[in-house]
Amino acid sequence: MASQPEARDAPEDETADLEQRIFPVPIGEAARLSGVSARMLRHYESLGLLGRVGRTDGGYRQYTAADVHTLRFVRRGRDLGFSMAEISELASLWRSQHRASASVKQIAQRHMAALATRIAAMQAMQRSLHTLVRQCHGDSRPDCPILDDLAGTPTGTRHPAGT
Amino acid sequence: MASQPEARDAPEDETADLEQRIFPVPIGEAARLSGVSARMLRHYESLGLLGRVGRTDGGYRQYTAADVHTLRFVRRGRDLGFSMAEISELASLWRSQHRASASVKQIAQRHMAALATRIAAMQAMQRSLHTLVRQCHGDSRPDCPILDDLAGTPTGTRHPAGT
DNA sequence: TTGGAGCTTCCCATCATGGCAAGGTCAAGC
DNA sequence: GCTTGACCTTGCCATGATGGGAAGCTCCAA
Repeated sequence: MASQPEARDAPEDETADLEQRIFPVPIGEAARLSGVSARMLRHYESLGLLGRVGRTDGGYRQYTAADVHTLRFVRRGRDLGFSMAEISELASLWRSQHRASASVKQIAQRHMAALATRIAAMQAMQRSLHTLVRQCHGDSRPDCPILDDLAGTPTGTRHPAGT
Repeated sequence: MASQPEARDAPEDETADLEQRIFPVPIGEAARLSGVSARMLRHYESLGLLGRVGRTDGGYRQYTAADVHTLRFVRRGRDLGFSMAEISELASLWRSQHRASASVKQIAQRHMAALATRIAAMQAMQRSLHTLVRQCHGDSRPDCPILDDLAGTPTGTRHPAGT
């Protein structure tokens, strides 16, 4: 939460004058404008998300306004938890004139179902942990229902002392 | 859900006669008894979770009843979502005579807090997606509020036709 | 003795992301 | 034109828990 190494937080709020800017921009600027780290820009390129990116004579990448727009699309997709594969599909539909919104909706619903499954699994863990934590004294004594559970020792089995 | 490649589902319910079995057992049997795949048994060994595991003259690993007990502990910890690092800590406390249940409880509570954070993040995604999906017609037309959101196009901005 | 099930080690892949290193480029100031 | 420092390049490695596959060795029952 302290430093801001590459470009993690919110994109600079300069959406309005995107078109007026001096495009194309080098990778660092594209990172700042899109909210995606420069490292990830290169990675996305290797995934084929942006087509071929322009280069200067010296080999520096050059991003157009359209590239930055696509990158913001990717960023928003990641924020919603879509996988890169899903984002590729969505970006492809976005660019297609002949898309059906049903295709988009289906991808989103599939993702929502996966999210629901994962959330349910984590909530089940939460419930189990809650029960165990509630039963644990949390003092200096060694007896602990949490360890008993992990060890497969039925909690009721233990006795206060001795056998 | 169809096949059962290594040893994924429930451990064989032979807890009662663990002690009577012909220990030590080779890795496949240990996997079956613990519900941890053989591949993971080797991995856990490389993490130092089991100390040194016995070997036959031919180099085969040999697991004792105590090893299997520890492996079940690890398996249960994973089911509760603990990281391997946390499980190492918990196993260490489990083995310690001088442990304080407060230490165990603290680890569990830390994990619960992390779970809660992750669940909340996923639920936020779920809410956003729900709103978008609800607004999407999901028919053969290209107009789609989901894509509009991803593209950063304010939804109210679009018009039914033309400019 | 032989066959096949089971074991060994080693390397690679996942998924999205970051770290580090060695070296090249750009632009501003002098 | 040259220096300087910020920025860029590629490449390899790491994360965390797990699986896949290959090449080869061991074990045991028939």
